[in-house]
Amino acid sequence: MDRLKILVVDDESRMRKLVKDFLTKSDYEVIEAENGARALDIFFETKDIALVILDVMMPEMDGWEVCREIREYSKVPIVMLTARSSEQDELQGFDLGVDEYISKPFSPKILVARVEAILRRTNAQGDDVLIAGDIVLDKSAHQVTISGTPIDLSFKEFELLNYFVMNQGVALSRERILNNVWNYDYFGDARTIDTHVKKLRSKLGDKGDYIKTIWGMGYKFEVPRE
Amino acid sequence: MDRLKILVVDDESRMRKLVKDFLTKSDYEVIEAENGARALDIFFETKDIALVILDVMMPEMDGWEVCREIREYSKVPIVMLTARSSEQDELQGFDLGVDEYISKPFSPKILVARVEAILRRTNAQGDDVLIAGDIVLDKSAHQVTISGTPIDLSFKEFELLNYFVMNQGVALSRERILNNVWNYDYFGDARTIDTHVKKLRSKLGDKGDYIKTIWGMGYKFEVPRE
DNA sequence: TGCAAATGTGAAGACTTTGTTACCAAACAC
DNA sequence: GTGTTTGGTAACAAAGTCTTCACATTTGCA
Repeated sequence: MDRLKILVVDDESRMRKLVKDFLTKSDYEVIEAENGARALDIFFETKDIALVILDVMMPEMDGWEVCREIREYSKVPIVMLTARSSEQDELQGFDLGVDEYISKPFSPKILVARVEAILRRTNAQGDDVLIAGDIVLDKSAHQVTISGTPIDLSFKEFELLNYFVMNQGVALSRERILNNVWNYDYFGDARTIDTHVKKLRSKLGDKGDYIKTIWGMGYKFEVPRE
Repeated sequence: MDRLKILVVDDESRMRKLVKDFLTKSDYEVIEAENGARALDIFFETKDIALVILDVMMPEMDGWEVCREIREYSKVPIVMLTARSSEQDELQGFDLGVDEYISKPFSPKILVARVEAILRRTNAQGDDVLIAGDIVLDKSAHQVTISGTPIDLSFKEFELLNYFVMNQGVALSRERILNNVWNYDYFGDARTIDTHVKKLRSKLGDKGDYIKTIWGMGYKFEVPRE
């Protein structure tokens, strides 16, 4: 197993070094970034970053901004480092999808413990099951069953259905679907969604009706009322 | 709007606290129960419990049993927490009317996201829903209902109604409507509004009267006083 | 009342969006 | 390497929507 990559973003080099030393000792690979813009560059260029540690207080682009940008395209766990732990900050971070929140000064041991806890639960993640009417979607087994009988879906089809089921009853524009199911750097034709929707519908059989077309807008997944 | 109540049932107090903390931050009211019997007592004594989170593995009365008892009388959404999801478990839960499974260990963020997704679709709350008399306009679902029955609107019709409802009681000139509902670069005939208003009125049935003509000026959307 | 202007109405066709199929390139397994 | 699967693209067909136009009707006003 390769070492997991952790991106540490802080404008103070002293702080970066501190964090890096302890994480390296715990056998993680640490990548440093000295400001927000640099962090985003590195994040989107590097594959498989397992976790991001972000300082809130940074000149130019602060931690919240970096967090928001990353969250636009990725669900990577994010830990925020902040000077004061006001409740305000916590709430803001929580809205942005921050996973953990550590206030300075902190003991490096605690930092490492938190990081390990997060990686444990995000990596061991997965036996989750989503249910939508007769459709059962098992994310860990990467398998879908309709009324008990399993059906074969390709990777993209599965991802698409997963996104639909997670957003039942919500009208989804093609743009939104592209941003969430496809990689952030995909700039192809949005019509490719149509093709996948078509295949999904046919594979879902009767249940293909669950995917409704909203003309001029996009698609909506909805389980009909009984 | 009152905070929604969520019942968390788990024999481990540490787990209850974890879940409670995150849900409380997301502005839910959390009620704890340390075993199945207590959970049932609380559930049937307390009004308006919006969702139940159930641990499967509990001494004495397990999660399935609690689920079955609740389902006997209520359709409240139920989320099960399982150690691992064997196929057996899935099927059992599926028959019992479980809405979702989350397996331990889980990221609290994911738990909250799932809870919100379920509540959104069962309660239609937290979405931007506009209400005007008997007309309910759900912007996120892109759907309109009149006295509970959904009606089909085209894209432009929906946008137009949305604009009307957002500006209840305000006399709107055609020019203003064009500028807000149509793209700014639209230079067609303003009479096209009339056609859409006509279609909207007919689709709204009795409620078409809500759209009043202001002669020489434009239109006004108004819900009549009772 | 009669007239001009504004609005209501219905239908046609131009236009946009979506469904569908076929095909190619890349990834993958063997 | 070959053969298979998958994802993306293009092209055409089908469906749905928007706009326009003509004409009917209503309104305000002299």
